[in-house]
Amino acid sequence: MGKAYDVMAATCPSRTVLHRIGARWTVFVVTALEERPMRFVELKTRIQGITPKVLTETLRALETDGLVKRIDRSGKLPHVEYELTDLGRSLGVPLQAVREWAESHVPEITEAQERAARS
Amino acid sequence: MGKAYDVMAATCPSRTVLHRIGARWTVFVVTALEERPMRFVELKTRIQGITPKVLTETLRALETDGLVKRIDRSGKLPHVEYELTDLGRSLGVPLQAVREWAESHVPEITEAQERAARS
DNA sequence: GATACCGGTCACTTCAACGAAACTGGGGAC
DNA sequence: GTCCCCAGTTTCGTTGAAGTGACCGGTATC
Repeated sequence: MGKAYDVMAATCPSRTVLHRIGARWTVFVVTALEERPMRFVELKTRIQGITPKVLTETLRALETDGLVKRIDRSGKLPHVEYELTDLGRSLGVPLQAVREWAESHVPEITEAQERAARS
Repeated sequence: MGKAYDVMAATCPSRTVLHRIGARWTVFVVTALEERPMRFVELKTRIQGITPKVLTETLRALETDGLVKRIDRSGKLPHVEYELTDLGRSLGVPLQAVREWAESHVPEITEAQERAARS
């Protein structure tokens, strides 16, 4: 009875999701793609500091989770586009909630960290 | 001009937050403490599978971020309580949004993962 | 022919997180 | 005096994510 998923179970599915969005670059990629679909090089230049290897890995991970779709439009020239799926776009909503929480509580957090560092 | 924080900047503060909540055990600890303040051993038995070392680390991290308060009520016997700060309690809100998103989209994600595994 | 662009891959290293197991010290209970 | 409880600490090992830098084939442009 009760809930469909046990929050305290190690197998809780929210774990997977949280781990994915906690990954270093996921948020950047999703945020960039929220704006519009982009090509590999576009993402690479837009997301400052990301290496092609890590970008590939992140995109592949998001792809296997069904959050991003990879569209190969290559003719004679390579041309690959990445876009959010409906699922990916829907993730944007709670993600923004977290982002907003983070932004609005930055002062408190950094203050707490400094207080902890001093003591 | 524009936003106070640049989402694409590597120094974006939301990164810290996302990384923290992406950590393996943070959600469990916060969720448990949302219920009520708890002692070390209570948390350890409640959060199935966590080792004392990792629990300590997680609690210390949450403490330095100002999300959890450690209260030492030791008299002759050791007695330590952990409780959420106001900040920690406010994090519960966006956290629940993510958890709800995760739970309601689990079928789609696992299906996507299986589809990816088969191909 | 030389150079540059696109969309990556490969080999290697570094680092933090996580985990297992044992141990500690100061009580208290029997 | 022997055991257990609380709140951890210590040591060691494993894992996985991330970073570095070089390289790739095909095309196009000069």
